[in-house]
Amino acid sequence: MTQAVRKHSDRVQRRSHAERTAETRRKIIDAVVDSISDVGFQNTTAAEIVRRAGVTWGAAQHHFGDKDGILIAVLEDSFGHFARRLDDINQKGTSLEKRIDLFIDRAWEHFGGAEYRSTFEILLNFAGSDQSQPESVWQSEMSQAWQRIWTRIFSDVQIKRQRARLLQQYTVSVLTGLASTQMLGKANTQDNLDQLKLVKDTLYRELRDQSKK
Amino acid sequence: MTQAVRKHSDRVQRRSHAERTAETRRKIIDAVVDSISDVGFQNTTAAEIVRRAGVTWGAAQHHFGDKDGILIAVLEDSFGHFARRLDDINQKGTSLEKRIDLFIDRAWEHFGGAEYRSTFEILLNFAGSDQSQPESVWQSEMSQAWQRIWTRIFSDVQIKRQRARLLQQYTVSVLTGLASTQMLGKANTQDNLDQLKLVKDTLYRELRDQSKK
DNA sequence: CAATTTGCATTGCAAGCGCTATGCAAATGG
DNA sequence: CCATTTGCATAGCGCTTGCAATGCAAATTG
Repeated sequence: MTQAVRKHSDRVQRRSHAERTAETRRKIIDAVVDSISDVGFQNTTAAEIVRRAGVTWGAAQHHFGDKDGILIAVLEDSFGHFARRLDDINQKGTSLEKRIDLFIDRAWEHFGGAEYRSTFEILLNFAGSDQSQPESVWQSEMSQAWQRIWTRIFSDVQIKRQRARLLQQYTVSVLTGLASTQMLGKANTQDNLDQLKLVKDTLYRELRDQSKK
Repeated sequence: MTQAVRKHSDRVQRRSHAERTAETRRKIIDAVVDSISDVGFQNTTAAEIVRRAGVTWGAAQHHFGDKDGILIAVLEDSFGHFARRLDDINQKGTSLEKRIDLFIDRAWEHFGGAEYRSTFEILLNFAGSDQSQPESVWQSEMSQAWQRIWTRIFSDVQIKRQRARLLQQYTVSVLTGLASTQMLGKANTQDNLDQLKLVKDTLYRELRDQSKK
């Protein structure tokens, strides 16, 4: 009989505050990403977020303060994820062409996903609300991460700083454009791959003559 | 004395209903574009629109029914404007390179402006609200206009239909991406021009070997 | 000219939104 | 074990939003 009692109490798992906090925050942030992707920013109300997260407003309030607090947390999380994704690229001993491939494909994993969409829509909304730091801080941090990875992956390429910057921006524009098309509900995987190939070709052409191979 | 009376009544200008309608609609549509560009979609409330237009809700209600009606009218207007802008391209007797130049620059006039931003944000919101026809109709009409102009301008280019379609899409992606960056408040004219040059180069490279010159 | 139609202004309302405040539950630390 | 802190649920509120309804002004028509 005590064996049966023991088994029952093991089911009520005691969790630390840190664990509970992490899980609740995770649920809320994921709910935002899911909601924006599904019903757009306008319909992603505080009520919708907590409904999707399976918590109540009290929990969100406790952890994030208000709706903007939630949205800012989503940006931070997304940015961190983006940077880690790019940092993971293992280009050791590969050709220039292969490196470009890896770089673009990995970046597209980010731009093509629900996470980027939520980031984009949040930033767009912030830009519309006031021209204050939230968006420019993220933009700047993202650019820095982008450049840092670029410098690492193409360290052997002798190219003017100005030109490198332009190519970085151009790549971001293409990826953002592709993502935008996707957001508007018109997506075709093969089309995306073909377009990615075009930007890869542009990069290859620009960088190959300056590469030590 | 009758001369003075005559002069006075000339100041109260009688306008036809058609004139009044056209002006009121123009004001409201322009107000939407202005508002979205200035404060974003979320803050572009019905109240904000009529305030900027200098009319009252009754006028908007009469002409457009509801807020969605206004937004759809903005899309129609923008699409028409886009098509006319592209139709205006005079490429007679110019080189391939020059034609690409004209095409991209004219298109950027559209994508880089407040009008496209409002279109984009409206479509994005519609996509988030329901996956119904409004956005796919415009997307499709816009693609058709784009292809029609492309075919006219590059009529001498022998290129596979599939490849032409890809290049068209790619161009739209770049332009959309540039526009997005602008929407997020980070714009630099020279950077934009440099990026446009890159896409022009890509087009030129792809099309020149198939051109009769 | 008068009746009718169209254009526009005003008022008020139902619903939704973000979030303050309060209180109970769960975990922590002494 | 108990006091304290942290996590979360609930209730309610003020404000905003979109828009239905009504009535007056301006243009049109016969």
